[in-house]
Amino acid sequence: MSHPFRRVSATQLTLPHALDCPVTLFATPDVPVQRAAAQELTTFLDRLTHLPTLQGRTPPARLHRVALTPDFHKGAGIPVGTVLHTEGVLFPEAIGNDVACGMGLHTTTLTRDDLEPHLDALEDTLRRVFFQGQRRLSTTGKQREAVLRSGIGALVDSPLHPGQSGLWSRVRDSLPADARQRLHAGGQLPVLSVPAHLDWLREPHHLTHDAQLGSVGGGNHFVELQYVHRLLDRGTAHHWHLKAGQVVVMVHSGSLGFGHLAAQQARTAAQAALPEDPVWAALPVRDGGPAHQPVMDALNAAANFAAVNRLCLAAMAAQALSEHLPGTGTSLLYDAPHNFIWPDPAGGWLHRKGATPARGFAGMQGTPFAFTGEPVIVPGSMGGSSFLLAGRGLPEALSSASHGAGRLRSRGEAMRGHDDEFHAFLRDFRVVTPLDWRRARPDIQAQKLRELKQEAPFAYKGIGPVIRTLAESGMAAPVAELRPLITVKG
DNA sequence: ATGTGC
Repeated sequence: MSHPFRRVSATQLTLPHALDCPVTLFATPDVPVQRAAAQELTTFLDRLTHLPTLQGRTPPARLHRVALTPDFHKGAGIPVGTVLHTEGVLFPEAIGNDVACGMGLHTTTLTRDDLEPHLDALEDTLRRVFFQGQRRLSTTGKQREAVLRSGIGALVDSPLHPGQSGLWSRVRDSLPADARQRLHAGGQLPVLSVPAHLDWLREPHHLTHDAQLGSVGGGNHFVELQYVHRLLDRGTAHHWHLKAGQVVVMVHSGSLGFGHLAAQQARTAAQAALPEDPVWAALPVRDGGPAHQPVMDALNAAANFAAVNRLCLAAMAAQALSEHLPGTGTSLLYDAPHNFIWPDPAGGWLHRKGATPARGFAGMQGTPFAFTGEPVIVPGSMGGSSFLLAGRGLPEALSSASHGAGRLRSRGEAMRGHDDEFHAFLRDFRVVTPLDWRRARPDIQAQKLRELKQEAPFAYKGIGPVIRTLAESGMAAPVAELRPLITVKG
C-alpha cells in the first residue's frame, strides 16, 4: 500500500483516522497520492483528536468534514488541497502562508488574431508597466485604510486625491455595474477594526506609486494574457460572454507583504489563545465572545487587500493592451481566493488551503451565476493550458475544487535545471520577468532566477488528469480551455 | 508565499 487511503469509488478514497468525521480524497487516477502528504494530514487529524481543549466545550469544538482535492500534495503544515469544515474552532495554519491568494479572470473585446501582430511590442509594454518603476498606482493613507476595511468598496466609494494618476480611476472605471457579485463574498469581508499596526497603512504618502498595490508577487503568481483555445460547454460559455479565440486576462496573486504580516499575527493570536497546542494553533470560537474577532479582522483585511490588488493588476494589463489597441474593453468575469477561512452559511467555519470555491446553482442564488454555478479558475503551469469550470457544489467536496495542477518536483529539484534552457523557455513562451531590469542588484537577480526556475513547467504535474477528475467526480464542469499568449511573472 | 529594486 503506497498510502493510507481506502478507495470507495472511482474517484473517492477515505482516510482512516480516529476522528468521527468523513475524510474524502478525490484522487486522480494513475497519479499516485504522495505518501508524505497523506502522512502530514494524518498527523494533523490525530492532533485534533488529542487536543484536550477541543473536548467538553460548549458549544463543542469539532471537525465536521475533510475534503482533499485532486491536486492534493505536500505543503508547509497541512497539505495543499485540504478543505476543513469545523465548528467552534479556527485553524489559521490551515489556509496556507499566503492569506487570500486567489484567481481573477477578465474577458476582453479582443481576439487572438487582433493581438498576434502586437505581441513583441506588448512584451516591452508589460515589462515597463509591471516592473520598470512605472506602476504609477498611488494611494493615500485614507485609501489604504478603506481598501482594508471595505475591499472593492474602497474603489467604488473612496474619493481620488488631486494629483493621483489615472490608474486608480482606471481600476474604478473598469468595474462592471454588478462587480460586487463577481467577487467571492462580494469582494468585501467584514472588518470591525482595521489592524492599524500593519506596515502597509503606515507607509509614507506616495504620489507616484504604492509600495505593494500593483505588485504581482512571487512564486506561482502571474498575470497572463490568454486566449480561449476551445469551449467545452457552449451554453455556460455563452452565459459568461466567452467565445473561441477571445483574449482574456488571468490574474493569480495574493496579499503580498500585508497578508504575510496579517497571517503571522493570526498565528500568534491563535497560539496565545491555546498555548497547550503551539504547533497547530487552534483558535476557539466562543459564542458571545469576540476572542477570534481580531484574527478574522486581520485575515479579512488581507482578503480585501488581495481582491483589490488582483483588480489593480488586471487594470494594469488592460492599460498595456489599450496602448497598442486603443478602445480595448475588459470586463471582470469572476474573482475568488483559494487560501482562506469563511463562516459557512450552514454554520461552522470553512477552511480552504489551495482549494478553490466551487458552489453550485443553489449556492449562487441572487448572483449572475445562479444558472451556471460558480466560475472555477484553475491555472496551469507556466506555458501550459489553464481551465475555466463551473462549480457544482458537491457536498462531499465541501463545494470546492482544485486550484492548480499540483507540484511534481520539489523546489530544490526544479532549481537544478540548466539556466540556458530556462532562459530559452522564457523567451519562447513570452514570459516577462523582472530579471532584465537593469537597476536591480545582481544578487537579487540571481535569487529571482532561482525562484522562477522553481515554477518551471516540468516541476508541475499535467493539469489534464486534474480537470478530468474534477469533472468525473462532479465537483466542477469544464467550460473552456485557455492557452497563454504572454505571461507576466513577478 | 514574503522582501529585495523604484
